[in-house]
Amino acid sequence: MEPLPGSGGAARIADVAARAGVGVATVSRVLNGRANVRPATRDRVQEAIRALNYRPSSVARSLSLQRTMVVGAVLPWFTNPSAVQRVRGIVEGLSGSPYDLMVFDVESEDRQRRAFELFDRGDRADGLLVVSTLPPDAEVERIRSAGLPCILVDGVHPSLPSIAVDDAGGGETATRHLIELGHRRIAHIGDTPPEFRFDWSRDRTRGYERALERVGIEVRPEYVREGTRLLHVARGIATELLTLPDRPTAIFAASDTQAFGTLEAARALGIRVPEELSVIGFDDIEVASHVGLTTIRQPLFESGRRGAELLLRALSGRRVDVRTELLPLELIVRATTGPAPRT
Amino acid sequence: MEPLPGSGGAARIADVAARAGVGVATVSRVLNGRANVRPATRDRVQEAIRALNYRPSSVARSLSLQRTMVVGAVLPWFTNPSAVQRVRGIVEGLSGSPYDLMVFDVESEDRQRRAFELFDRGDRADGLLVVSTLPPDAEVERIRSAGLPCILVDGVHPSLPSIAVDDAGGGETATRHLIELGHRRIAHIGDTPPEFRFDWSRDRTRGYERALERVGIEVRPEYVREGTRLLHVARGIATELLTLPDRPTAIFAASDTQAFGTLEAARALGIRVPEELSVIGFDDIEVASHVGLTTIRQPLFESGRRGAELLLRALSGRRVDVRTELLPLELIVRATTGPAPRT
DNA sequence: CTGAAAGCGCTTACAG
DNA sequence: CTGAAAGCGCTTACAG
Repeated sequence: MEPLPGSGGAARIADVAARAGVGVATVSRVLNGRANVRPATRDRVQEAIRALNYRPSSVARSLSLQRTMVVGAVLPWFTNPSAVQRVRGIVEGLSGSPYDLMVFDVESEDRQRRAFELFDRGDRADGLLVVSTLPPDAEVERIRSAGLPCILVDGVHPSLPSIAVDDAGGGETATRHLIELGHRRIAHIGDTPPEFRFDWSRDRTRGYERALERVGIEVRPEYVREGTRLLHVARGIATELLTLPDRPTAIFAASDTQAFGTLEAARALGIRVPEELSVIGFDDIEVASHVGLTTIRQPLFESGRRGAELLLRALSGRRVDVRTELLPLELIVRATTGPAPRT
Repeated sequence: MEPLPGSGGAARIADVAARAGVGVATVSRVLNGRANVRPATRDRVQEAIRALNYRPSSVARSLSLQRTMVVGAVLPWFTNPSAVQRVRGIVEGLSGSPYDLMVFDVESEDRQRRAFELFDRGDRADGLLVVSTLPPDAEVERIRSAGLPCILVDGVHPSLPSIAVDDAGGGETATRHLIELGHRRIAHIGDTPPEFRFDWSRDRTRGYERALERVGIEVRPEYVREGTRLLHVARGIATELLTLPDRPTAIFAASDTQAFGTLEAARALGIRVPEELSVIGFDDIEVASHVGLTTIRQPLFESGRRGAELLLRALSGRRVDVRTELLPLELIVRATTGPAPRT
């Protein structure tokens, strides 16, 4: 009811103690639900807490306890529609635990550096989930020496536990699907990973090449392009591919977003899908099903959930092996792939 | 080169001081780039920092300085495709400032409560951006008494500065567009806001009603539905509307996501857009242009950028008025609206 | 230019 | 059951 002490800031534990006529230790006990406090005392303290609208400083608490009860997630989620699903999985995996999640976006190398500066000492968060990006070796070293549990999701590092998929295998499956439909002129739009990012796309490209080689189809350099994951960039690349003298009858895009760009390019050129052109993506993000896109589904939600699970395991002091856990990929055939046109 | 002291944790300032043969105050001075340190001493300290791979504890720093150099953003971004654009704007607005951004997702009331518990004392973040959600009055009170600068984006509260749009006006513009195309049977799919969320959609509904009333079209209760923002929910509602005996020739959806659900329902029913049905959304999220959706554009990116700008202003101690800054809305006519079918 | 000491707001042995 | 005191790892007057 009465105004807060010193209009300045929030009440501190000492204010509560003073008002309740007890020591700070007792207030702390009440705050933390310890049993050994006389009911009458407890009541008085709680009354003071209410009157002062008191809430303990989590920073002071963190410093004293040497833990924060928050888990940090570092990921490039702006440019990554699949990131949202992954974070959903993380939230799901963390639900029921006492940990809160704070997300830090890393779009540029500079932002990535700052993210790790913030987290790697382990005093902002008790554990770290690094998603779709790869920490520099120096950071990994610091994280380890700080004893900060860290799990990689959608990335691989020799000294960190990780959740990933077999990208090369997925790329191969996608390409084989096209081959089985009778396609021979199959192009590929890869994804340029930024320096600091895990190099998954190149693996998908490797799978593409492998599939072609297996059946003796020559890999034509003019059919293999690469660009950032942005839709309009992919549209530009697809337009080039589709105006080639000997244009491909099928395109494997390294991500659904790029597949959408490819579909737009085809539409703009009046090329019918799948009659004249088959398109397959990778990821199976939410909109893929609405658009009827054939794609390679990777368990995005599950990757986050499982990452959180491993992190909680590590946080509870149990052992987590430094190994890569591979999640299954699945070919989802929808409306954008069909038999190769007869020439 | 040598192993860290006590394999346990990271080096502390005292370890650095010891190794450099100076006091901790001197290390602190070097750390913070103060001028008054003898070059030779500085070098020795820096050498020790490097050798120990030392990084100061930001928690200890925060407690001592009473500020964190981080800005918190609280928003329901999983279910909100427009949230990503807004956060991009925030990041842009913060770039060049010394503040880092941490994002906290609030999908449920429980998560919202925890978010505010984490932030409202002002010791996790120096400032708060609350986006597309409304803090309970008790929280607003605590935030104010903690002296924590807080800006609302896409929400309005009597005692907080805010950035918003004229939702009723936007709803009216959308509906008037349909009226001007000759539509009379115009339905509306509203968005059920969770308890804790800003009630923007109802305003859009109000604008819809106002537009109809202005031209003397009766508001038919069976034409006004409401559901959560999920695409498949909107699809269900649209299916009901489109199978009504006297089905509407136009639908105004309170968000682009719901407009997409409406488009899917129409496609499934074999109803051609825009020949037989006009659809208009709200937001102009990224995919809207790819799909050719007519919509009311609101400056998502700009709302975040401007919110960050106001927050920085407040953080620098300058005055920020408690008022709502309205951002402009714009009708974007694309391919999903057309003249009403002749009956 | 530099160091010893107090203080930021908590928690937790330790001693009553 | 309860309080005085030390400690978490920094910063910053204050005194040399």
